Amino acid sequence: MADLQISIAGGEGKSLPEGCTVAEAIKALVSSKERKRILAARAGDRMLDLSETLHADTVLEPIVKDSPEGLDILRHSASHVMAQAVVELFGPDIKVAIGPATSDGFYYDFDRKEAFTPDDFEAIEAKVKEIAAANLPFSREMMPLSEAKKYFADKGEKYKVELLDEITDDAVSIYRQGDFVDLCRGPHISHTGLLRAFKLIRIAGAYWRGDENNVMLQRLYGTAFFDPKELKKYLFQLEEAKKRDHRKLGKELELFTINEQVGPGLILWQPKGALARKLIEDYWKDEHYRNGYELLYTPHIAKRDLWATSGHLDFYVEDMFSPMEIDDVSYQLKPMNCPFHIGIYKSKKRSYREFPIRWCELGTVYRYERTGALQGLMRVRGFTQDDAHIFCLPEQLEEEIFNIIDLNLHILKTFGFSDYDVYLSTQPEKFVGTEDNWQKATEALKLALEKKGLDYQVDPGEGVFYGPKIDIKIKDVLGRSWQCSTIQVDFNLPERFELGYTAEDGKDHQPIMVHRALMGSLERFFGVLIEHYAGAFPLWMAPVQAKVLNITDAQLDYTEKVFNDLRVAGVRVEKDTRNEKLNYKIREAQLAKIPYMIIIGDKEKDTEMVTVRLRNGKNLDPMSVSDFAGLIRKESIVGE
RNA sequence: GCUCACUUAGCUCAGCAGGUAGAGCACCUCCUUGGUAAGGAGGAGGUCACCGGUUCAAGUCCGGUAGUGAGCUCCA
Repeated sequence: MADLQISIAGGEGKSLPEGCTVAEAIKALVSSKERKRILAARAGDRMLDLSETLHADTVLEPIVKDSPEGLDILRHSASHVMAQAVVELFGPDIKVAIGPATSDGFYYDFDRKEAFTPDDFEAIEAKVKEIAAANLPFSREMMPLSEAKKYFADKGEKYKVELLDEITDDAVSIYRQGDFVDLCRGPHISHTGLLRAFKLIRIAGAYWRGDENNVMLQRLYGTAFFDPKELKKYLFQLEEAKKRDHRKLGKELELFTINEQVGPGLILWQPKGALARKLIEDYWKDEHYRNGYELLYTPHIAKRDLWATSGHLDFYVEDMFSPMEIDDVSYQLKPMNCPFHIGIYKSKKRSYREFPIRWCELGTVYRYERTGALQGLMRVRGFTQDDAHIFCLPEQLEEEIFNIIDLNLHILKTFGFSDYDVYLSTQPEKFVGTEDNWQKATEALKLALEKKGLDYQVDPGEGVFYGPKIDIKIKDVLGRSWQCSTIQVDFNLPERFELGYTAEDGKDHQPIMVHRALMGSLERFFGVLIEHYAGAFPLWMAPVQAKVLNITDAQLDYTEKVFNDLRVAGVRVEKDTRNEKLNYKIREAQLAKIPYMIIIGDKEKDTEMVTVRLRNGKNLDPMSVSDFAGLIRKESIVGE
């Protein structure tokens, strides 16, 4: 038998007999200490688990436990173990579908008549533990395609057969642990004993292959880690996220409400939420004026004909609310602001000398969302975009994009987001405009990103039909990412509305149009802010900055005076002069996440000072009312 | 929209085998005037989401509608 030349990437090679396993190769090439961490290996673009045999010269790149791939392998294996547990517990009538790893765990889809209940979780978890304790090896075997089809067909595993029908290889790999056999590409952990930290998370419906025309399967979500401590940390994070849920905090802090009678997906901003929003909007407007934008206001409905011209009736009608008849003319609620801005563009003849035109609007739009998609502030039917449209010359595009990104990141940073992922989406299959324009615009986006020194991922073919775009997904304090900002070049609307400007040559040309939203939707962004700050907003956007608390009625007069002085000084202040104990008042103010509590007792009254308690429980030294107002003023400067 | 679950006082929830509703907090009144996360007593508040059915009797069982949640799908 011929020997193979096997090596570890970046290390020395050895001659090993053909047909040796990856495990044997690693044993020969890696120190025993290192070896323990290795789960599998990458060879070219394939991932091999330890049981695979080698039949050619190979360079192996070990995949270790504490790598993202390592975790994926564990979780993928965990999904198999869970499937085994489910089949063993609930019988062979259950059909198994697919069970991949996801970004924070894994799932497995089952076809079962009876619904799984949370009570089943314990039984499944216990069974998984049992299987893990049995240290069953995961064994891989190759099976000719036809044989595999017959095998799974005999078992009644119709979903597996369906998957096999689409495979064109001669043979497929089958994984077996105990009596459980699954069609699977692998790789897997070597034995179930490595599954030491496992948790079922939830159950939900999911269509077979994500297609709503297919049957609904039952999806069991779980997660797994190598280290039980990591699992504990993850579960703690889930709890933390629950505590920060903007729907819960929105109710507790009286920020917004949704009223069934008003309608689902329609947000009612309560006074505290409205005030926070006003502060956000003021900041946003100031920042835009400073960056050369002009503010617009436009209406909420327009004639249906406008939406025909814009192409929304061709491409977006499913997301729009039904038309309404007004004086025998059909009108429709706006899902976007762009056609209105174009209306303003067309209000007079434009010259290249005006460019770049930068128009912004906090424009409220209405989009039909399926009921199942609605979620708190994050997904609604009426929302306000921090929209802007830029009309410019082709040669101005790159700089405009650069400026937008600059402003974008600056504003995000002010709100406490400095961690984000940037995506560049390029030309899709179906598109308008010329290849040449697409290419140039994409290049301009790319150059702007690079000039800004941003790392980005390219999403090939993911652009909108009318132009390439940049999306920025921000990461909140828990590391969850949210799509907010989007910057889109548009070749479509200038064409459809026959936009023009007089160029230097005296002739009419078509301007480049850019759409962009930085916060995306005020509603969603506010939701993200609530969760990011857990409701404890920074001083500049806290609806209530300070609350004055008296200790007894003896200080009522002075308390009123402090309250009024602060209000006159521009502090957003409340007072609590109820006949309650200080502890009680502090507790309430604390739960309301008010940044500063002003304590007024006899001491303060006599010395005309105030004692300041912070949200974190600490106290500041006594100070005068004007000093406190000055402190608030100083700390409230946005973006400093 | 689809699947599953849920919907009881302003809020968070009890109400287990069908016999016409409870708690805590909040609210109101009174007592208490107390320095850094809940002082005490009393009171008011619900056609048990809505509509229909089964039953002598329905918050409780069945069906439908609406809303909410977890997903699927979609996206700001």
